[in-house]
Amino acid sequence: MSRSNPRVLSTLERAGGFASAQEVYRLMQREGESIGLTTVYRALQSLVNDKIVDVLRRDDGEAIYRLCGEAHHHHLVCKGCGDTVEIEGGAIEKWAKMMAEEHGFRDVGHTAEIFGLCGKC
Amino acid sequence: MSRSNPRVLSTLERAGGFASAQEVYRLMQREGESIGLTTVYRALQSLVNDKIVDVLRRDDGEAIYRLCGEAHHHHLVCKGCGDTVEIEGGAIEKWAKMMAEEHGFRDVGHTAEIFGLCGKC
DNA sequence: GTGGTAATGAAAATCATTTTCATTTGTGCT
DNA sequence: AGCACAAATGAAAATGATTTTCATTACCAC
Repeated sequence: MSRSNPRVLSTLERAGGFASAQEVYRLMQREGESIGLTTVYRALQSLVNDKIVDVLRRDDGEAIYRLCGEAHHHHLVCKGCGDTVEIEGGAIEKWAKMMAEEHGFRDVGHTAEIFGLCGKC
Repeated sequence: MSRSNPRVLSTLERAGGFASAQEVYRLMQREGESIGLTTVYRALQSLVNDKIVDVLRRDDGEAIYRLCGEAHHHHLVCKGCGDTVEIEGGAIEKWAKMMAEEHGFRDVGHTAEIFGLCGKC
C-alpha cells in the first residue's frame, strides 16, 4: 500500500524540500537513480496523502511539493537578474492566521513573494 | 493592440466574474457567439495585462480569471469550493517594504495568497 | 482602391499529469 | 526450493489546458 518511495522523499529533501515532480525526476536521473516518472508522481501523491508533504501551485500551474513542517520561507526575487533571497515571513504567518480566523477558514496555508530590482540591476 | 475583446469581458462578467478560459469559451458557444478558443485565451491574457482581471489557480491547476476592483488586495481562497474573499493586506505591504529595503531592492511589488477550507467545506 | 497592420481561429505543438497494461518484485506458504 | 498472489514499477498512450504557427480576414489611413 505504501507507495511513499523513500528515494523520492530523500530526493525532495535534498532539493531543499521544495520541488515539482518533474524536477524531482530530473534530479534523480542526473544522480543516476533508476526510476520512472510515473513512480515519482505516485510517490509524491502518496506522500501528500500521508501528509508528509504539502502541494502548492506555481504561477504557471505546475504543482510543487514541499515537506510539511519544514520551516517555510518566502522569496525576494530580482526582476532584472533573477537573483533570489530567502527571507523570513513572521509577519505573514500571523497575518494569514488572523485573516483565516476572521473569515472562518481552517487548514490554511499561504504563498507570498516579493519581486523588484536588486542593488546591482 | 487592444486584444481585450469586449465580448469576452462581458461573458466573464455574466459568469459571475469568475471562470476559466475553457468555461468562458463554452459559455459563449452555448450562447451562440462565434469565437475561437485562441481568441478567448488572448483576450483573457490581455485583460490580465491591463489589470482588469485577476488570475488565480484552481486546485487542479486550471487558471481561473476573475474581475477585480482597482484597490490592491489579496485573496483568501477555499480549496474546497473555490469561494474567494478579497482581503486587506496592510501587514503585508509593510513587510514587503521592510524586506526590500533590508536587501537593497527597489521598485518592488508582491503577491500573497491564503488558501484553506471555508466554513461550509 | 491599395498597402500595411492588427485580429482571428483552425490545427498542430507543448507540457504536466493521469491512465493503461504488461512485467517485475516481494512475500507468505508448503 | 517452488508456487501463488498482491503490490510496485515504468513505458507508452491518453488527457486536458494552454501556446504557437500560420494563413486568412477585417480594418484603417492615404
